[in-house]
Amino acid sequence: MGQEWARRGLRGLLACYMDRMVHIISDMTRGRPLEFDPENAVDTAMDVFWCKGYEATSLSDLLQAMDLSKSSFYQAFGSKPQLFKRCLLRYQERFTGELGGNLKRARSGRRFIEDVFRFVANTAQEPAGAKGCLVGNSANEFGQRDAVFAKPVAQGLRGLGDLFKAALKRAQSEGDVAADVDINAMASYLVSAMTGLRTVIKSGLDKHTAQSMVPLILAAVK
Amino acid sequence: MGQEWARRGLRGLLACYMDRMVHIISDMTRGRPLEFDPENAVDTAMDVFWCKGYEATSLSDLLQAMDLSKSSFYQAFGSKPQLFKRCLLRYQERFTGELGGNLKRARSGRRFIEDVFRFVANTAQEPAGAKGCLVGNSANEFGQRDAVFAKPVAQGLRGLGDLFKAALKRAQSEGDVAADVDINAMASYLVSAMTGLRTVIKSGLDKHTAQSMVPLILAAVK
DNA sequence: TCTATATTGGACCGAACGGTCCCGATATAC
DNA sequence: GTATATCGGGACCGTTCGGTCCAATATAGA
Repeated sequence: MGQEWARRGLRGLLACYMDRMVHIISDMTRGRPLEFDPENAVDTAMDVFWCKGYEATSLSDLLQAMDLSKSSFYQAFGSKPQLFKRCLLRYQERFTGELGGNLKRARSGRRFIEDVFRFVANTAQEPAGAKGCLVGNSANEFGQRDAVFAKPVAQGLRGLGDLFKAALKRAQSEGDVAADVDINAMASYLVSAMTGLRTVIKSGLDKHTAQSMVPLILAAVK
Repeated sequence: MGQEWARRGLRGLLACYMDRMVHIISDMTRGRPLEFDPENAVDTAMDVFWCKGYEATSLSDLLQAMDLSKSSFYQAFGSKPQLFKRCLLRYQERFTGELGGNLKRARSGRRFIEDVFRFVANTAQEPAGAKGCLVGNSANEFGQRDAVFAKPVAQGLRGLGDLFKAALKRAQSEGDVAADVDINAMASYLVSAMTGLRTVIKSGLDKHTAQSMVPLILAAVK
């Protein structure tokens, strides 16, 4: 953004934000109000991307699910990739927020980790399980191929890793994890185990087997 | 196939195979010979699907990579989904074959499992790692959504699981794995761990971390 | 050399893609 | 009442999609 400033000056810089400013100010002044709740619409779109993946989701899929006309869609969200990026960020902030709360309330760091895996294992052979994880799905769909989406995806994985890291540190202080273990490596391991678990569940693993995998996954956490 | 027989009679049944028969026989008699090696072409296509996924791979991507005209493509392979299915099966038979050989030659069942994970961890930050696993990628792309591909994908996962199961049984007989462990659950765990590892590597995990994850994954195998 | 057969490149197909634009109708704030 | 903004709807854009078809060509056997 600094280079923008240098190249275009204050006037140019402000121009970059013109659309957004107009939008915000107009909301406060006059005009017909939106008939839909944008946040709600993003949630709906997120769910569609979550179930079908980015490429396989067509514009008409989105319009139908969000119950929007094409014009309203483009007016409100710009484009399909922009909306997807927004969905990714929303997904991440929501789930890291929720899990962060869980960690705070958990009886112990170790127990938090157990509960997360147990919860996911219980989604086997249920609708929630068939969706997988939006970040994991996207990581698989794009790899490092698409530069635009690679960043938010990597950020999502990192967010989960940081959460596990915090839980492991707490577990360490609580004596459930040895003091000399490599927390970073173990957090990465848990992220990997989680994405693996969600993948096999997504492709139809039965619930009993999924549940019996949890203690094996946790065998490394000690 | 039995119902085909009943409904259409011998003549009808044979008609089902007419295309294939004509094709095979004509190969042995006369006509202009193929200018490309079909097996080779399938390998090339497999690589494209492997790198980009099914949906993101367009027909022209395939034609360009395989160096084929559209007519030759459809003449030889029928359609895009048919070719993909063929690639999936080929991938599976090749890799289960290769890994099966490795297992036979391995010093021990446990050692075989270690080597497989170490090998995959070493693909981090290398081209081979960025591709992931064709079966795993497909599992993620389709879930149970697409009935046509769900079967070969599930078969691929099962193939890997069977391999791990064989290795675990051998490890059991060699005293590296306790006699009372649930081999099925542990094999599923290893499949899950493998797909997870390949996913995080695919999305850019550094090699050092990947390697340090291997002992954690193997902590459960005992 | 002639004939039967297969492969070849390229023209062509309808459909769907993401996206833009304009419309008349409508709802709000001043 | 007027200015402003969103609304649904539809026409339209160029591109790409997967897929079909055909005339030209290359080959093997008679």
